[in-house]
Amino acid sequence: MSAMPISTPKPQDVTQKVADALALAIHEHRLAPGTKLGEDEIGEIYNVSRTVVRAALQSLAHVQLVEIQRNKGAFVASPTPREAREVFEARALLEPRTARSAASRATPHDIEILKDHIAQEHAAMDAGDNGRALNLSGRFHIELARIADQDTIGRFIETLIARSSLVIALYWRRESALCESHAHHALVQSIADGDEQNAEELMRSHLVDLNSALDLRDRPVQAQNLRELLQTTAE
Amino acid sequence: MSAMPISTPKPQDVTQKVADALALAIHEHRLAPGTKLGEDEIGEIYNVSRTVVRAALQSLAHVQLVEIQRNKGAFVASPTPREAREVFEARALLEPRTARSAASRATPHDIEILKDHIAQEHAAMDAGDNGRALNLSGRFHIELARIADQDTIGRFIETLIARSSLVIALYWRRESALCESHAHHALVQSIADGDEQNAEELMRSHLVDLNSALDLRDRPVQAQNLRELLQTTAE
DNA sequence: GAGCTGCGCATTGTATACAACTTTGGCGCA
DNA sequence: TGCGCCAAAGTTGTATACAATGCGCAGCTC
Repeated sequence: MSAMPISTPKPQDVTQKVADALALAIHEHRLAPGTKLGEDEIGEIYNVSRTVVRAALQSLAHVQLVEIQRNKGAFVASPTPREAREVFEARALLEPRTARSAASRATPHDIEILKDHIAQEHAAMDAGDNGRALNLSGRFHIELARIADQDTIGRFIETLIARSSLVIALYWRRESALCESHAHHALVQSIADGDEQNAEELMRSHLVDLNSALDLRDRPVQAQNLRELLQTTAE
Repeated sequence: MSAMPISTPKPQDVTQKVADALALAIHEHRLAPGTKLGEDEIGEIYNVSRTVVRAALQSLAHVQLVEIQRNKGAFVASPTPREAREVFEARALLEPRTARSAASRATPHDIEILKDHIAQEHAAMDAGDNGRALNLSGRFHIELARIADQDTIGRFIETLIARSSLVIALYWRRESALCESHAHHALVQSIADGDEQNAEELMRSHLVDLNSALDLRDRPVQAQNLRELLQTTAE
């Protein structure tokens, strides 16, 4: 609580910081699915040893943000259409309940936080920073789970949001705009009103909208992955 | 592709094997909640280095089977009553849907596997090996998720089953018997019949039964944890 | 005698060194 | 010329060494 003038060199978990940095880069679509994540490379970037990098990568692998192939290395995960569908099915199962619970528990302070999130989303979109906008949009859902005060389900939702970011990177159809902030605004309104039924229903339809903005028939082909595709002969 | 007569010394992931061994010990209640899991100690037991042990422990920490406190070490997780309630809430949300899906997709071979599981459960119970019976009972639910062919939700369920084992270790009331194999048998019957509605409903009531066999008002006190309780003054 | 301070041990966090595997380039042979 | 094998480089898997933090006990002060 007192002054902390300079230099808290490594106050907290370094591994977590590396994992967070990588996760953020993935969420903001700075790292495309399929990208190789070499241990030495990352270690040099963050000035940490491979030990730390490996721990961070394993942590990300557990939430399926990266895929680790033994003796091959870590790659940014590349969800298949099947996985993409499963992710949104799971969200459809969990999040409406969470929205309902949030509506019944949200404090005025929580409402402020949510509104602030939306404002930031708008700002990012206006600035043309789609990556940041997408990340904030996801964090909105995570914030909802926090308000719902369901830690266990909240963690599941966190991983689903993270994977959703990858799904969107791969399968988003350009025709549909990222105009979801309106849906978020309506959600906040119903939550502020304590209208549980409406919140649940809005979340359900919001997820349906998101899902219908995906084109899961397309192949998960990114420019960068061409080479990977060519070696998909074996298994 | 040719013969592989003997000795594939370390064919697969060593870390995973250590993690599995520890998880099994926890599931079978051989390791009580709160038990300290020293890195050197485990490393000696399995003849691996601390590097491997640390990776295994972090893996288990991610599914909340163990809790890692920085600079303190790893301990078998000790779910609070709140966490226990959340775990079963989440299961109630996910598993009925899974049971329904399993009923619609199960092949005759799947039915065989499920019946075999139940037989093993019976055998373990008859042998008085409650730990093994409990573990098998959990794996029954995981097998259901596999049959339902929902990998994403299946992974969530796996972690919930794992934590359920800890919850049961802490909060199971002795009065109620472990007579769930009957419920499992009825479930398999409805799944074999392809009766989705019935399967979903049976799973729902099965989870309610399980939940009502817990006494969440009790403190998470185990003999071994006495010392830990005494140092719970701070926080 | 009670409480506090400082040192020493034990354990964890991080870095580095070594071993095993995968890949790739080139050379030889058909 | 094309196929296949071998070797060397690079990357990951594992073990060990060093640094830092926490814990406990002894001894001192009051």
